[in-house]
Amino acid sequence: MGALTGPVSRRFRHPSQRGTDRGKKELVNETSNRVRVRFAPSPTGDLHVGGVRTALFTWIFARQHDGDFLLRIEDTDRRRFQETSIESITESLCWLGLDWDEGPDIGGPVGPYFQSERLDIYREHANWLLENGHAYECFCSSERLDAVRREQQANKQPPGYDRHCRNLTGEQRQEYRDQGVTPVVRLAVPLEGSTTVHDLLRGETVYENRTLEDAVLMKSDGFPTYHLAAMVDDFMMGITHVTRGPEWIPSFPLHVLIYQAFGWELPVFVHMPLILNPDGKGKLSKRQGAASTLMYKQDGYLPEAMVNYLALVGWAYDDREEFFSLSDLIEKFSIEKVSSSAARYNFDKLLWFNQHYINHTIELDDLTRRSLPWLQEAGLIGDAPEGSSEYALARDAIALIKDKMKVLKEAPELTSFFFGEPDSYESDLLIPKKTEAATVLTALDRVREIVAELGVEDEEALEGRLRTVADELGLKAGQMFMPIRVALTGRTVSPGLFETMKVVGKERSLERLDQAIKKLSQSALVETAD
RNA sequence: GCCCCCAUGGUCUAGCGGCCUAGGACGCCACCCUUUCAAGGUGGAGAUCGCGGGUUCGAAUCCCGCUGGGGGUACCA
Repeated sequence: MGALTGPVSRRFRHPSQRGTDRGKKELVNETSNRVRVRFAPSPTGDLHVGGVRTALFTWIFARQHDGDFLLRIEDTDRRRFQETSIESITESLCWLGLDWDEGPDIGGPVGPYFQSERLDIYREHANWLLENGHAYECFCSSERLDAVRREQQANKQPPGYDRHCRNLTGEQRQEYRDQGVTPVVRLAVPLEGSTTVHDLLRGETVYENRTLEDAVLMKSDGFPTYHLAAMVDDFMMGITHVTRGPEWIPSFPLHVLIYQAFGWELPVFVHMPLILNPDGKGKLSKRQGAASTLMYKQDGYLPEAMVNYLALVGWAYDDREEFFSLSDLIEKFSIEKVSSSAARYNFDKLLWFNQHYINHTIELDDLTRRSLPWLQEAGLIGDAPEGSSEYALARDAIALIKDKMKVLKEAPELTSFFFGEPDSYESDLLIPKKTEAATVLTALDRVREIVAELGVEDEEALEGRLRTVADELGLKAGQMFMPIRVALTGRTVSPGLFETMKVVGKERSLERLDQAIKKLSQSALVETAD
C-alpha cells in the first residue's frame, strides 16, 4: 500500500494488523491473530440496555477466543457529555460481570482510552486525508446547510451536502479564513463507482457512491466525529472485529471508504440487531421502558437474570436450552448465530428469569446477602453480619418468601412482619367469610392455649393439633388457619403458617395471638354476633 | 422523499430443501397440589411459516416482486 498508507500505520502497527488475509472463510484465524474487540459507548447518559447487550456479546466473543476486550469512551460530543455517565457505564459493566482488559481506568498499550485525549491523533489523520485528496475543508455555515436541506426537501430531492466547498481554491479558502470562519473537514467521497461492505451477519451490500454523503470528519471545535475517531481508533487499537449497534449500518460504506483512503485492512464488522420497544414501535426508549441498565440493578434484578435474558434477545442456542450463565455463554455462544432482525424487549420474560433465579438458582445465603441492603434500607434490620441472630432471622425469612419474590426490592414488603410488628389490621380481617366472629374468638383462644403448650418448633405436631381443634369446632382448615395468619402477619397472604410461626418464634407468636384476641373481643363484631 | 436492513403463534425464538401433520420459552386459559398467595406439576388455546410469483420430484427453508415493520438521513454517537 506504500504511498497510500496513513500516518499512523508508520508509527504504530499492532501485531494483528500485519498483512494477513482475514476472515473470508474462518471467522478467526486462531494461529496468527489475537482477537481484539472493544465496547465504545459515548458518555451521554446511563448505559442503554441495547448498549449492554452489544457489550455482552462482544465480551463473550473476546473471552471465548482468549482475546482482549477493551473499553473506550467516545466522548467527542462536548454538548451531550455527562461526567456521571462514565461511572454509570463502568458500574453497569461491572455489575453484569463484564470485565475489560484495557480501558480508561486501567490503561493499556494503545491508550489513551478517552477519545477526548486523542485529539492530536485525529487532527494528524485528518490532515493526512486532506493532503492526499481524500478530504477537504468546508466553510459552510449551519445556516447555509439548513437552507440547502430545506430546499432539497421542498424539491423532493435526496438530502445531503451539496459539496459546495469541495473544489475551493487555495485563495478562496484563505478568504474564508480571513473572515474568521473555522472550517470542518469533510470526507471526499468518490463521485462515481460503488462501495461494497461486508457484515458478518448480513453479507455483502453494494452502495452506489453517488448516494453517499461527504460526511464531516472533523468539527469546527477541533473534535472529530464518530466517523473519523472510531475508524482511526479501531485501527490503531488493533481491533479485529468491530461490533456495534445497527444504527451504524447506513454509514457503514463511509467507514469502509475511510479505511480504504488510509490504505488499511478492514476488520470484520458485526452489526447487532436492534432492540425495539415492547410495543414494537421504535427502538427501546426511556419512555416505554427502562432502557437504563443501572435501573435494573436499583430495582433488584440479578445480574445473572439480566445476562441470561439479554443473551436471548437476538440469539438462541437451540430449541431446548434457555438457562445460560456467563461461563455457559462463553462455551456456547456463537456470534454467527446472532439474529439480524430486530427484537422486541419483553419485561415479562426478564421478570420471569429474575424470579426463577431468585427462587431456584441462587443459594440461600447468597440470596440473603443480596437482599440485606434492601432490608437495611427499609430499616428492618441493622448490620446483620453473617453469624448474627439478625442475619439468621433474615435468612429464615428469605427462605420462606423467595418463591414470591420477583425482584430483590420486594424483600422488605414480603418479610416485614418477621422483623417488626405485624401490619396493622382491622379486626374484621380476622374473620373469614361465612364464619362467625364468636367462633373465631373461641378458636383463637384454643390456638393460644395450644401454642403455649406445644410451642412452635414442631410444625407437624402443631398442625396436627390445630386441625383436630378445627374439626371439634366444626371449622374447615382454612377457616381455622386464616385468623391465625392474620394475627401473626396482619395480612391474608403469607408463607406457610407453621413455618412462619416457627420463624416468628413462640413468644412473639403468643403476643400476636393475644393482640388478635384482644382486638376481636373489643370489637363490636363479637357483640353483634352474640 | 432518498438509502439501507428485516419478516415463523401476542412476544423471544428453533428450523439452514424431504426428519415439520412447524419444536421450545414467556404470556394467556384450565386442571392438579394446597392453610392464603406464590412456586411447582399436567394439559390446552394460539402460526394458511406476511402476500404473490418462480426454481425443484419436493420450500418455512433458494430466487424475484409486492406489502408491512424498522433504521439512517446532524459540525450526535
